[in-house]
Amino acid sequence: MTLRDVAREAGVSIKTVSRVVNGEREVNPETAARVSEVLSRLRYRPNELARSLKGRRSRTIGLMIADISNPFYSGCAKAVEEVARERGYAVILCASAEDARTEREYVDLLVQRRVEGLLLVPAADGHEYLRQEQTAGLAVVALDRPIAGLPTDAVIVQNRAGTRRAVQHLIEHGHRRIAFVGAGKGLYTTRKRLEGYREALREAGLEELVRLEAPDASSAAGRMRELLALNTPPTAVFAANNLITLGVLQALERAGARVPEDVALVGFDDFALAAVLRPRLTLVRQPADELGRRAARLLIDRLENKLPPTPRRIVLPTELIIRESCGCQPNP
Amino acid sequence: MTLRDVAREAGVSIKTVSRVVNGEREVNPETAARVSEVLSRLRYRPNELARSLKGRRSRTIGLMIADISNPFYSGCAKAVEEVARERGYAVILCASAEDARTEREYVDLLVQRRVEGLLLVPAADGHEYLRQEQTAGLAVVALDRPIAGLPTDAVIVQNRAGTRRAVQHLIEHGHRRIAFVGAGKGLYTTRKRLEGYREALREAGLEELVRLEAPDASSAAGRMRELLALNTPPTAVFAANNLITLGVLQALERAGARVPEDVALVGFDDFALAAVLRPRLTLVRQPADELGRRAARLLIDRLENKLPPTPRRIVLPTELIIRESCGCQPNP
DNA sequence: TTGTACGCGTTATCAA
DNA sequence: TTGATAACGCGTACAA
Repeated sequence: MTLRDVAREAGVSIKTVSRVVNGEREVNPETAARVSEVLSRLRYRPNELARSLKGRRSRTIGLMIADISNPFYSGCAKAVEEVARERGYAVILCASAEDARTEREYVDLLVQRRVEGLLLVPAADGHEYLRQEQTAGLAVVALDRPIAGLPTDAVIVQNRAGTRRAVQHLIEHGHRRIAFVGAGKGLYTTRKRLEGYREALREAGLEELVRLEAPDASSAAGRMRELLALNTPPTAVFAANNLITLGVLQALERAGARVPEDVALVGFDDFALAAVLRPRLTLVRQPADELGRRAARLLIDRLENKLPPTPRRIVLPTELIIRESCGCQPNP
Repeated sequence: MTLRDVAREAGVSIKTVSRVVNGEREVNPETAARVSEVLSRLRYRPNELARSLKGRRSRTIGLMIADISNPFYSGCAKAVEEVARERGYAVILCASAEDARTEREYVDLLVQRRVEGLLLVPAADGHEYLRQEQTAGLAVVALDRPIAGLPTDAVIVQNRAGTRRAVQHLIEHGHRRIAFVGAGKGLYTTRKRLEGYREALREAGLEELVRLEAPDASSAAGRMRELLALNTPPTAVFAANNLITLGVLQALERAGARVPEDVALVGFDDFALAAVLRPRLTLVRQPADELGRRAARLLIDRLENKLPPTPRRIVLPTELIIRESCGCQPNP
């Protein structure tokens, strides 16, 4: 069903049908009625591909995350999808698995499909190629992490301050030997959280104890085992993301260490079951949904020229959710 | 950068460039080399919109689920995305929130964008409209639930048998009063799981105790509270999905009921933290990733005419993962 | 108020 | 082996 089919059936020109479809004024009510009737009878639906080809607006955006099965990203994705739907945009889902090459291939695919914008959780590094896409007209909004060396809009959270507060809390509990388990220096979020950790330790005159290279739960468990095997193992641990929190937890349990009595634990990124686990986990909450929502709005506003041209950086607050794994009393 | 630009720069015709881009044989190696050089120098990338408009192949599919933040769906989505990427398809992410109208609007959006196929977790009912889309050429594969009244490919799991086995396990533990908490009769999966529950009870000559209307964790908690308030409350509960499992668990805890001593619990749909919770949860595992993978492959094979025309139904096995919440001994 | 003609970027046809 | 030209379905400029 094309405009032509409808036009023939209704005995008018293509353009007249087009006018009716797009609700333009200048059309005789009677003609409009007749055309409308045919339109719905033939179940005409505009070909958005053709529209985009003509008008340079695909009303489609790309969402690039590392792994949709990670609840943090799926929380973002959910919010992105909602905003996009409300505003009439389609979202193409891309998962980079933190791999720069996959990411780049996906960007290619998106550009070829002429998406108008990209919501990107950038994989480790090498985003120079994005600059070209940007100058070629692709709107880019960084999500969760800014893009190194590339000025774009970005929506991130208070990584440093949030972590610092959390580690201070452990110090307030009297811990003097506090470890940090993080994903890897390549990640912006890890670096920032590490900064916060260091600040808190320095303020208290404590020595740092850092283990990186924990990209997933099982390697995090490995790092934790290493820490426990030390001559003077830590009495508290800060886990730099949700996967690491789980890995650390499992390692502690396997080792028979009680939380928080033997080793206290605080982590970054709250998740649904954190309040159901025993002990309840004390975590730094970052608002995944708000992150996704703000980023999507920012991107679409950008696409619709509702924003001044200078890149905007939005930093959302984090909050320390105090439960029990830090050593605080169980809340009745 | 269009074919025309490249053609001009290389001093050949558009069609010749097109041939080179598409790797067609009949082109002089020298010309091809020259064109290739210009192609990469100008960073030409084909406009897939134009291609699709011409060739009727958008290499794009839609994925409609209820809620991407539910780990079951995000597990499916992850696998779908992987398969699609491998095979060169883009995935448009749609979340229906189990709402028939939202679903329908989304299908409209997808059709207008000329997606070739749809991977659908159908919301409650009213899918007659899909028949038209289907005859108009849209390939549809049902995911997790078949589509009532519409013959399509479908990839589902053993809901009935899996539940029956799980309930039998509770019976083997000596329970005589076993409740079922489910989402709603409108859902195929709820109905099938309810069937399995009933079969197991009937075989054992037990009376059923069913609570539905638990679309989310907090309403499931409500249903569980009702059950606990009964004169003779159940000694065991079957929770029909992951959200319900959590709701039930929370209600039990709030009520101070120990699991499994006071009330045993088995649920449908395993999740990452089930083995970390105390007690460890005994659950019917359904392979979300395999579900997504098989469905995506089925759809794409269908699109590429690699399948006989009759709709195919794939039923994946479920597995009872026995941990502790059923009353079995902790595994060291 | 309505219609004609062109162009978006591509592939397909057919002639050179 | 190459190229001119016509589609694909739509919107836009301009006429009628």
